[in-house]
Amino acid sequence: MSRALPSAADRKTATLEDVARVAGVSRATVSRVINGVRNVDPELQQTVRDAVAATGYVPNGAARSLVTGRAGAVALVVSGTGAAVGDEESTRSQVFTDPFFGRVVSGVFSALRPLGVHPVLMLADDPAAREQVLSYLRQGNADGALVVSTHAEDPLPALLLAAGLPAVLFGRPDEPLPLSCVDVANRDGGRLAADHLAGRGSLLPVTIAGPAEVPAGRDRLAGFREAMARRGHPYVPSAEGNFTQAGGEAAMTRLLAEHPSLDGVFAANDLMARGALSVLADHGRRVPEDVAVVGFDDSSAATVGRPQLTTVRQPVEEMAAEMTRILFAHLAEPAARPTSVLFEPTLVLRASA
Amino acid sequence: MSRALPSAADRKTATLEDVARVAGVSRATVSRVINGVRNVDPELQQTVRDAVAATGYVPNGAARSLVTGRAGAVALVVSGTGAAVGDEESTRSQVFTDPFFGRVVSGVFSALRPLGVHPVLMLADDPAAREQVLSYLRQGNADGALVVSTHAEDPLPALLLAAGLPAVLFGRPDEPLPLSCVDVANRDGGRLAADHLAGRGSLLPVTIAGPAEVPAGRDRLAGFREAMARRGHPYVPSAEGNFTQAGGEAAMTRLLAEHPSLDGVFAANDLMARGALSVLADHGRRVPEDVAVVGFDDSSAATVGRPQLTTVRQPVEEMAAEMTRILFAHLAEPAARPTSVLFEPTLVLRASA
DNA sequence: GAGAGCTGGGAGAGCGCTCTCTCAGCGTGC
DNA sequence: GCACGCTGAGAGAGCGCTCTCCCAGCTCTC
Repeated sequence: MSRALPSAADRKTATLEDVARVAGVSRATVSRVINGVRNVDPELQQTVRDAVAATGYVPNGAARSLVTGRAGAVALVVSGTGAAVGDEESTRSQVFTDPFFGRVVSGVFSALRPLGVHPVLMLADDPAAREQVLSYLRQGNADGALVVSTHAEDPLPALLLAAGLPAVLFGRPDEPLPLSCVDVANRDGGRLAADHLAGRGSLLPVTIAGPAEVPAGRDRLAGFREAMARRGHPYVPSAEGNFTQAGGEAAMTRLLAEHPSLDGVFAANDLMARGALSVLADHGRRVPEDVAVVGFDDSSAATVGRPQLTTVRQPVEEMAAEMTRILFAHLAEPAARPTSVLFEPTLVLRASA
Repeated sequence: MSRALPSAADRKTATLEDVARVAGVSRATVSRVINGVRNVDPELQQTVRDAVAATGYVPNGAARSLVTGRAGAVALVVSGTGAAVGDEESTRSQVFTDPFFGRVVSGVFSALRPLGVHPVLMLADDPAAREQVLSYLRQGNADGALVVSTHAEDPLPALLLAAGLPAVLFGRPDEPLPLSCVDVANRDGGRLAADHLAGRGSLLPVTIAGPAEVPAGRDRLAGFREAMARRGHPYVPSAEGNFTQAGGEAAMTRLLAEHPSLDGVFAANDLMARGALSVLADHGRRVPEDVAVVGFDDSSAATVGRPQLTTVRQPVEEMAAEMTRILFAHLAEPAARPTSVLFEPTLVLRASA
């Protein structure tokens, strides 16, 4: 009964073979039961299940992947980081700390959970890392990629496409690519902000734009300007930020210096809006009495601190979930054409405007 | 030359066999070259490398894992979520949005990157999810687990231990477990905050504590009280928060009602400190003139908004990196005893105190 | 100059699983 | 009554890789 040392059979994890032996059937039958293939006698099924329980059998993922050619994992790639933001470490830290990213992860998770699939986090912030991502996918370690590009001119989407690897993008790429993607109607978002600010009677609205290379930033700016023009503001001063709080502060400082009488600010994301708020406070401007501020995203940055931000909400979680669904649809039907889904932004009214 | 349809050889990815054929050597030799095993003639090595390039060969991860028994991946598990925080979805969102978590991911990444390993993100917020995590590891999909418990009484660490699965915890568990972990000296952190507040001459310091079940929260509170007692404040009023901004606001409101003359606040994390700041502003209290506020973590919440928080910094990135290193040390030497590493917190002075 | 020791490389046995192929057994329909 | 289908189950061929053997051809040493 009791031995000094557990035998090999005891210590090694059970295999299909072991279960088959215990159940008195063939490997194939055990496999059928486990994978829920019909045509197995119910009684036998129970025998097999008992044997599985008795042996503590757990199928080996690698062996299964080897034959099915499916990894049961997807890569969640944060791509194109590392513009001019100083040292590597802090850049990386920033990406994951960005509340926007947290919402993406959250949305991906909720779509992945029912499928029993888990996301593998990857960073593609330099050529080497990019190559790593490609290898990873080519090696079959993940079945496809969910790509969140933080910068345009990101070569990854094109590389994935060229390699024939299944991928879906969050945010449409700089130039049209036959790849599936989800995005928010950034232009409409800009309009929403403009209409609100103008509606409040802003006489000198300004904007803190995203980096010029990022399509999302460009579109928000374009939409904002367009709507403002229609509202009688043919020219709207703007300063560019890099989507970080510090960037927002710098931009706000510049705008304030050049246009001391500004009374409305639209920032292309909440983090920059927060930065703007800080600078405005430092200059003794009351928000929203003296200056109204509208952000974009409705990330946690909108509600952390006072005043809470009026902001253009993008449904990031739903977008991320949709992105995941599209990827799996692609996996199931590789020949299908790329899909693009555009979400509508909404204005969330809070204290700042 | 050109055919209507690519042949099987064209479309299927190359295997070791193909490379071997092209190079005119055996599979074994190609494998040796690829895995950098010595004893291969340099000239032959080049031939093989050329063949690899010519065929576009990429080793198949599953096949490799199957024979090596290594997955080349680790699970990054966020465990024990979902206390009383309402619906699932928002809970999940909160976890990933927490800037603290972003720092953990960042630290894990920097330690994993040189190893060419990627983290698989998992959530273990209910029994089913927990079971999924265990299966995942038992199936060999990941070689070990990095566990960030957000709540004590989290059963996952014990389950991992019982299953003999390699794991390292961030934050020591509620009751001692023979598992490796990294943690910050929370008690010392509490002291740091107390000394600073007392040093500034606070007459009625109060504290917003973490949930009683979380060891980290308990220790921060204990350290704070201890040091305050030594400084002549035998009793420090406290209110409990749940580490969220909303929790901090509620706690601050209560404290303010009960102790209107309070002039110093130590919050067990930055998010709660931010909440406190909001409430203080709503009550017309100036920070730091009327009330000094000290946070804990030095997360991005500390610097988003005004005033910037004076806070007790824990080196989360380094801790996460160390956690990762410990896991791999364990993988290399499974028989070794569990290691625990304790990090020292530091006080970061900013505007709020 | 023969046995010992090394080095470079091939053969081939698996790793644990899925899935096709095959076949036995048992109705059915004309 | 016989060809035909249909269901349930086993045999066995891989999936692509690593790694242990094993062997050929050297160089040494006594």
